[in-house]
Amino acid sequence: MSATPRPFSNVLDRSNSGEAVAKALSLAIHEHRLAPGTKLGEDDLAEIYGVSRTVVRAALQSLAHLQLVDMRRHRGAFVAQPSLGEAQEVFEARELLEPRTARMAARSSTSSNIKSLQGHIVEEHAALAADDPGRALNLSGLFHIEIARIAGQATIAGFIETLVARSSLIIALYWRRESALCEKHAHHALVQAIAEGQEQLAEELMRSHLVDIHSALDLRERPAAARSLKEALMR
Amino acid sequence: MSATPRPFSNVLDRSNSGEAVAKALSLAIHEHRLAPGTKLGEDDLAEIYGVSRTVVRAALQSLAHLQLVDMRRHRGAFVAQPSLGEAQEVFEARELLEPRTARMAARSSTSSNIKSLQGHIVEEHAALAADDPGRALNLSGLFHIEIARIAGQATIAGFIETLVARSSLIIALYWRRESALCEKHAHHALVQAIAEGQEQLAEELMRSHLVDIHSALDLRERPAAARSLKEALMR
DNA sequence: TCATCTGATATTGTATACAATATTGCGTCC
DNA sequence: GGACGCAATATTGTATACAATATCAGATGA
Repeated sequence: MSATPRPFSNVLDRSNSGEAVAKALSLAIHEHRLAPGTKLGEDDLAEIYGVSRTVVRAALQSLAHLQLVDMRRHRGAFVAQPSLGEAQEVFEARELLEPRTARMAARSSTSSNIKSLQGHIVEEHAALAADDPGRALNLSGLFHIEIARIAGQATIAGFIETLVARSSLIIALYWRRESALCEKHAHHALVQAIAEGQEQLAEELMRSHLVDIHSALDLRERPAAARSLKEALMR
Repeated sequence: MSATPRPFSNVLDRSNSGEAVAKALSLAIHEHRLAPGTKLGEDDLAEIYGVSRTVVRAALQSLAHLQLVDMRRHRGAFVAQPSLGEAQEVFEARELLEPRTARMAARSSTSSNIKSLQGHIVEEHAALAADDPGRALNLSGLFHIEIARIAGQATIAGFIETLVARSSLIIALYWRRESALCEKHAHHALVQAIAEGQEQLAEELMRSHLVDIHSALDLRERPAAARSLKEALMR
C-alpha cells in the first residue's frame, strides 16, 4: 500500500509559513536531495507545500539572499551552481573567519556548549551509520555554525551560516569521490581543544580541517564545462 | 510655489521595482533621513512609491535580510536599532575582515581602480562642502565596499556591505558629537598605499582607520536607555 | 534543408481582495 | 475612581486574479 506523497518536512505547521518553506527547501538543498541547477517552479512548490505562491516567493527570495538559489527575472528560481571561482572564494573566506572563531569559542565555551557539540557529533555518526550522507553533511555544517554561536559573535556566525550553506552546494558540485570523508576525528579533536580551552590548538585544528575539506574538492579549471557553447564548439 | 512632494529617489523607473524601492529606502537610511526606530508602514510606502504592497513587502524583506530593518509579525517593519553589543560585534567583524581586504586590494589594484577610489573621495569632499553629511557618510561607506571589490573577493565584499550598512545605523545611534569626523586624510592615505602596492601599510592604515571610527562611538553601557521600562522605572 | 519569424503557452511579476491579529479606546463592573 | 474586558480599528499575512514576458513549436520563405 502506497501512501500519498507528502512534503519532506516536519515543520510546516509553523506560524510563519514563509520561513517554514524556506527551511524545508534549505534542508533539501543541504542534504543534496535538490541538485544544483534544479528549477524551483513557484506553482509546483505552492502545490507541494499547500500554500500560495506569495509565500513561496518570499521563501525563494530569502534563499536567494543566502545565495542558495538564483532568481532570474521572468526565468524563475534555480538551485544555485557556484562557479569554481566562487568556490575558491567561499573557502578562502571560511579559512579567514573560522579559525579565529574557533579560538574565541575555546576561550568562552561552557560545559553545556561542549555537550551540544558532542551531541552534534553523535548525530553525525548516526547519520553516517544509517547510510544517510546528506543528513550527515547537514549536521556537519550545523557543527561549524554552532561553534560560531558559542564564540558569541552572532554577526560572524551569520556569515559562516551562509558560507556553510554555499559549501554544501560546492561539495555537491566538486567533491572528489576518491577522497573519503574523514571528518569524524577532526570534529572530535576540535571539540576537545575547545573544551580544554586550548585556544591556539583549536584555531590550528580548525584551519587544517578546512584545508582538508578544501583540498578534497576538485577545483581545477574545467576544460570547457562552464564556458559558452560558442567558445567551446566554434573554433 | 510649492511642488507636490515626490519620492526621494532617482531610480524608481527601473525594471525590477522591488529592488528600486529597497535601494531608495536603503539610501534614506544610509543618509540618516530615516532614523533608527522609524516605522515603515506598508501602505504608506506603497503610496509614496506608487507601487503595490507586494513590492514594498519584497523590499522590506530584502532590507530585513541585511538587518537594516526589523520585521515583527503583525507589528510591522521598523528601521533597525542595533544594540550596544551588536555595535561592538559589527566593528569587531570589520576589524577582522577589512584590513586583510585592504592588503589584498593593494596587491591587485589597477590604475582604473585607483581612479575610482579617488573619485569617491572627491565626491565625499564635495558632499561635506555642501553641508550634506548624510551623503558624505554614504559615500564613505561606498569607499570601503569598493576596496573589497577591488580585492576581488565578492563574497567578503558582500559581508562588508552589510557591515557598512549596519555601521550607518550604529553611527546614527552612538556617534559622539564632540569628535570631529576626520576621515579625509585616512581615506587619502589609504588610497595612496593601495596605489603604491604597499600591502603592509594598507593593512595597517585600514586597521587604524577602523579603530578611529570605533573609538569615536560612545559605546559605554547606557544607564537605562535600551533597557526595559520595568528595569528603568521600577527600582 | 536550414534559418527566421510569429504566435501559442507557460511562468513569473504585480495588484488587489480577503483573512487574521495586534492595538487602542470605551464601557462596565467592582 | 480605577482596573478589567470587549469591541472597533488599523495593519499585516495570505490567497488569488490579472498583466507582462520568456520559451518553444510550427509555419514560411529562401
